[in-house]
Amino acid sequence: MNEVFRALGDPTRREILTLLKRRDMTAGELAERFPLAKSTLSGHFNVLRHSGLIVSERHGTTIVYSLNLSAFEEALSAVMDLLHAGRPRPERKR
Amino acid sequence: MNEVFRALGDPTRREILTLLKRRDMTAGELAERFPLAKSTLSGHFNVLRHSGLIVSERHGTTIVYSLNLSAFEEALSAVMDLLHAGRPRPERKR
DNA sequence: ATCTTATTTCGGTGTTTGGCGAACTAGCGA
DNA sequence: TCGCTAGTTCGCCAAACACCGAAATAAGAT
Repeated sequence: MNEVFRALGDPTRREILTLLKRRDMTAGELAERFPLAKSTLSGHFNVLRHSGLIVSERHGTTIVYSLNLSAFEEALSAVMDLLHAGRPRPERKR
Repeated sequence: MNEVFRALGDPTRREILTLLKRRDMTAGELAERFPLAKSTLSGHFNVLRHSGLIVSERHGTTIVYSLNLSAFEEALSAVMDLLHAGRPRPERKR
């Protein structure tokens, strides 16, 4: 969860996510949308992947990135926890 | 909104928020809960205040911090935007 | 095998961030 | 006024971060 928030902390990464919410995209397609070096974008992909917010799948020479919805669910309920004061969430043992 | 995400990116700041969701607290009370210098915490308060997530009110010599719920609503719907709006949109013809 | 395309990893740099202690400000009471 | 307490601001440092170009990897095509 810590990783998720850190990942969401960068504007470029959030924009990557909003692009991916429309459709899956390859690393190259995504990189085209930004005025940054491909290597820089690749770094962002790594952060997002480690946070669990996106997943990657190799197709031949290209790598397709897509959103991992369940990671978003977690982020969502984390913010909700912060919101709904005094109501400790059950679940999640240990 | 950008500021909000940046503010949420730091674990210490998120912990400050979870403390404040239980009750309003003074800067000193909050600082006691962390193994950090007061000046460091003061910096975190500033970030949170500028992001709009908390508000401060002076009471004599102490400063009371409290959550600003509406900023959370915004953060919440921002994550929701990332989650819902868009993905499998079969887009009805017209 | 070699070439080409797609992408990542590596080494480096400049900037931002979180941390500290010391110095400063604000308000209160003697 | 002076002194005390609560907080903040200031100057500094080290670690983390975003960014780049160059080199490395991966896989299909020739």
